[in-house]
Amino acid sequence: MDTLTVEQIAERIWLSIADRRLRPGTRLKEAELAEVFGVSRARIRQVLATLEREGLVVIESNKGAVVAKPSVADAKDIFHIRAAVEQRVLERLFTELDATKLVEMFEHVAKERIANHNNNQRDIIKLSGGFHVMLAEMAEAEFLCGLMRDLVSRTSLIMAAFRDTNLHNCGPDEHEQILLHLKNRDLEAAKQAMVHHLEHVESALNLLQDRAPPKSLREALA
Amino acid sequence: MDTLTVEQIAERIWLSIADRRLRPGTRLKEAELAEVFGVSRARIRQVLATLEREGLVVIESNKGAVVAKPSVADAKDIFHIRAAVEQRVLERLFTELDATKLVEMFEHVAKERIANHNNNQRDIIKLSGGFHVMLAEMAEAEFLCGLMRDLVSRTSLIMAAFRDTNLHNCGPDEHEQILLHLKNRDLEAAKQAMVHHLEHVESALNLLQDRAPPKSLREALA
DNA sequence: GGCCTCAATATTGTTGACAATATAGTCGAC
DNA sequence: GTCGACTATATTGTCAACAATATTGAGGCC
Repeated sequence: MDTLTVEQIAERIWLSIADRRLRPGTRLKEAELAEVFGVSRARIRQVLATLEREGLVVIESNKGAVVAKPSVADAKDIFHIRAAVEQRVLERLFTELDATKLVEMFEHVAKERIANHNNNQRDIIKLSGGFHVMLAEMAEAEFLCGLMRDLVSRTSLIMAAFRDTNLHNCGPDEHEQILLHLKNRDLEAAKQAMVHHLEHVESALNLLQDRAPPKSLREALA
Repeated sequence: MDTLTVEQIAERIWLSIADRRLRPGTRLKEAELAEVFGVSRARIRQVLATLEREGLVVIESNKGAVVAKPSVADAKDIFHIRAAVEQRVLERLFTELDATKLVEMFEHVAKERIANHNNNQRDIIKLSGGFHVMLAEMAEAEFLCGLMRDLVSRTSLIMAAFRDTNLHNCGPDEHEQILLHLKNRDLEAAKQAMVHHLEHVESALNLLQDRAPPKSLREALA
């Protein structure tokens, strides 16, 4: 077996955070991770830096990395900004779209459907996030693409932290709906469907009270 | 002298890119930078990774880092998203504002004014970007804060790439105008002033033709 | 002369050992 | 017994040597 790349390890950790096997606050020791993944500490260091920029972990100097605990305020900000980015992506995509891309996109949704049917949580997470990244990639907008990756990662963390049910109930139907509007060349309808989709995801969260960011024991026990 | 930190070196390089001493496409060799700043290559590597995430450099595997060449499309996307983020920041700031913060903010603008008067390009760049980051910090919204840092960096690069004049003519007046609206507790006016400010900055750019991303010599000489 | 191969060089990527720092536990004074 | 200082341990941070890869230039063949 070849050694794992930074991206592969980052994805594995991302998925573990997203499906709640790594809870917010969990300490991520470099040596431990290095052993688990069979790579050197230097590479783990790169991985942790990557995860930090994606907002999945917080690194404190001389202290190490822990899984981030997003605040409710952050969660709301992220959804707010994400709505703006997704709409911008759709606008760009609208001018870059062709038949080949459309086919590929519908195929992606088909995969989502299969994963949903098999109830494979990891695939569901990977594919439903991947849908949005794919839109950005096909829009051929480099900046939006990178931003979307970050936002999707952060959204995964938020869902892990604030979702009550384990079910990832936002199925592929809403994704397909967006594609159908694009196929019909109706940009406004696509944007509206996207906004609705994001609102649906957000509404599945329990963002009423701020149970997330104790940050310190003092706050947690106040 | 103590050795420079990653942040300090990253800022130095950022400023050099922003005031066009480092042009887009310039190769950044690790050994060279290590010698210039008197630090080990390992630290330079961290710096380059930081700059990459901020969109200032592009790193290709086994090839090294070069100063990024933003495309016109990216530039427009960045301004578009930035407008959304800045407005969100103002909304959050509006609820967190107090007299102390207001004083500090006006003091910042005063520093901008001095830098402008002295025509100190580096200070002008640092302070006028810093104004927007400061707003995000005072809004106490962690996610928006990180995002704003990235957007400010990317905007600096865009201005270096697309601005025709050397003059950083968007003076502190527009910043002050935003603060005055905040002081008057008029959120909508503040947001409008911010949008106007960003449009002003963008309008100083030459985004008509895509002269930016040759990407390869072949394209540049076509 | 044009083109391919191959060696020489320059540059990035990786590793393991070592230093610096923080954490946890222990001992002693009071 | 409680508090504080101190030691031992665990963990992160740094570095310099080495390996892998890409670039450049020279030589030879057609």
